[in-house]
Amino acid sequence: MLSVFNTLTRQKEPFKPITPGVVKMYVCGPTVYNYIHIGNARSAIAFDTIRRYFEYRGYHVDYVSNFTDVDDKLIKRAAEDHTTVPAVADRFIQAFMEDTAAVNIEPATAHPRASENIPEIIAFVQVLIDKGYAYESAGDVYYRARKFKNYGQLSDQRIDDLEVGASQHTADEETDRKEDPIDFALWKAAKPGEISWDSPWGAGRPGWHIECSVMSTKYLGDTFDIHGGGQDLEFPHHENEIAQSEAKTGQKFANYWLHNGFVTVGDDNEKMSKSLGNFVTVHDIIKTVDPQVLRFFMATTQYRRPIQYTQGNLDEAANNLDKLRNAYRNLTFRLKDATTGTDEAVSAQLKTLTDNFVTAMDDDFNVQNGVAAVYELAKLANVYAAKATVQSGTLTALSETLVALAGVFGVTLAAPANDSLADDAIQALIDEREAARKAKDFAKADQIRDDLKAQGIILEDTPQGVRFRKE
RNA sequence: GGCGGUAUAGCCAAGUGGUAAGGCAGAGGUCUGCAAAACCUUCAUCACCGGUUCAAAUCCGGUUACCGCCUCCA
Repeated sequence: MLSVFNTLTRQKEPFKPITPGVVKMYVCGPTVYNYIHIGNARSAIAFDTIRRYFEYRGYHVDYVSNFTDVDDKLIKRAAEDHTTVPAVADRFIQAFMEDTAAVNIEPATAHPRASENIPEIIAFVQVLIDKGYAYESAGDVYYRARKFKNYGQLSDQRIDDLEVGASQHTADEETDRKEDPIDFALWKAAKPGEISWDSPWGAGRPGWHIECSVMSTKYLGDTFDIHGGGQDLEFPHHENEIAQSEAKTGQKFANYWLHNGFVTVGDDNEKMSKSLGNFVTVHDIIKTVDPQVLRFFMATTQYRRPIQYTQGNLDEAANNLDKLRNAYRNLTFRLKDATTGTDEAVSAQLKTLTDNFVTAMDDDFNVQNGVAAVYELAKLANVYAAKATVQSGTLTALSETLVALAGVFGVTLAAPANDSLADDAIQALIDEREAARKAKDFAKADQIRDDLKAQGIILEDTPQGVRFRKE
C-alpha cells in the first residue's frame, strides 16, 4: 500500500485516488522572469520522480503545472529589458522547457499559463464576490480571509497570530484598501502603462494565488488527488488556494498536500532564493555538471528532506551514478557470449530486491531505501556478470530491471553519445595494442592506452576481451 | 511572539523498543604485465542531561545547536 505524508494532517496516510488507477496532481510552477534556479529544479525533480514512481506502479498520472507569467517581477523585468511581459514570459518558458528536459523532467500533461486563463479567473473571482467571500476596493479585489472558517488549517496558523506577524512589517499601499490586513488580493488594478485586462472592476491583472485555484480545478476538477509545491508555499499561497477554491466549490480542494524541502547552497547552509541573490541557475550549472548527475543527486534525496548543494555531494552522486552505469555495461558486455536460459537463483534474488524497492518507495517515496535496493541490484549484476558462463535470460532480466528502477529516478544508464572518435578508429588502435601486448611490448601498449585516455576513451581488459568506454 | 523541520561514522544517510541498512571517501586484499571495472575485508553506540523499561538511536521530560515559514520565493 502506497502511503504519502499529507501536510494537511501532518501524518502519513494510505494513498487512495479518487479514480482507481489514476492520479490527478497539480504542482505549482515557476514565475517565469528568469532562468530557473536549483530550488525550482529540486521541486520539479522531486515531483517528476514521484510522478515516475506512480507510473512505475501502474497509475495513469494527470500532471498539471502552471507558469506564472503575469506579476510584478515580470513587469519589472520587461521594463529593464525594454520589452513586453509576454516576451519575457515566452523567453523563460522556453528556457524552462530546455532546462527541465536536460534533467529528464517529463513535460506536464498540461502547462497552463495565467495569462491564457483570464476569463476563467475573472469568472472565479466574480463567484467569490457573489458569495460574499470577496470585495472590490478601488479597482482591486480582495479575499475576506476571516470569513473562511478553516483559514490556517494547512499551516496550523491562527489568524490572530498572523496579525502579529503582519504588523511587524511595513504596511504597503494595499493595506489601506483592505478591510483586514490578512486579506489578500484576487485582482489588482493596473497602474498606468502596465499590462492589463478588462474586468468588471476595471483594467487589471490577477493576483498570484487565484491562478492556481482556477487552473488546477479547470484541468483536474473541483477535487483532485495531490497538490504539490515547495515548503515555502505552504503559507500563504496554498492556504489561500484552499480558501479560494473551497469557498467557491464547497468541495474539498486537494486530498493530499505534498511539500518538498529546500536547497541550501555551500557550507553556510543558507536557504537559496532569488531574493537573497545567492541562487544558482540550472542554465549555468549544466554547462559544467552532467545534467544526469544533477538529476540523480536530487532525485535520490527524499523530497521532504533539505538538500545541501555542494561540490562534495555532487561528486558522490556522480560516483554512484557511475556505479549503476558500470553495472549496466558489465551486463550488456556479456550478452555476446551468453548461453540461453535463466538462472533461477538469481531470478529469486532479483524478485526480492525489486520487492524491497517497492516497499521502500511505497513509504512516502523513501528514495534512500529505494536506491539502496538498486545498489544491491548493481552488486548482484556485477557478481553475475563476472561469472565464467552466463545466461542471456538473466542478463536481460537484470539489465531491464536496472534500467527500469534507475528510470524512476529519471536517469538513463546507456552510455551517452560522444563522437570525439569513431568506433572503428578506436578498434584499430585496440587491435594494434593487443598485438603489442602479445609481443610483450608494454611500453607501446600503454602508450596507446594513454593516448586514447587523453581523448576520453577508457580501455578495459576483461577476461572476455578488451572493451572501451567514453568518459 | 506563533507555527514547523532537523541533530546517527570524515561525508551523504536508513532505522520509532531488542544489542546500528546502504552509499561516498579511506585502509588492506583478490583479479591484471600494469591499469580500468568488479569483488572481498575493514571503518560509529546514535547532540547533551535526566527518566521509564529486563532492554532505547528508537518512549517521556528537560537542555543546546542549526534551518525554514509567518513578507515575493520551489
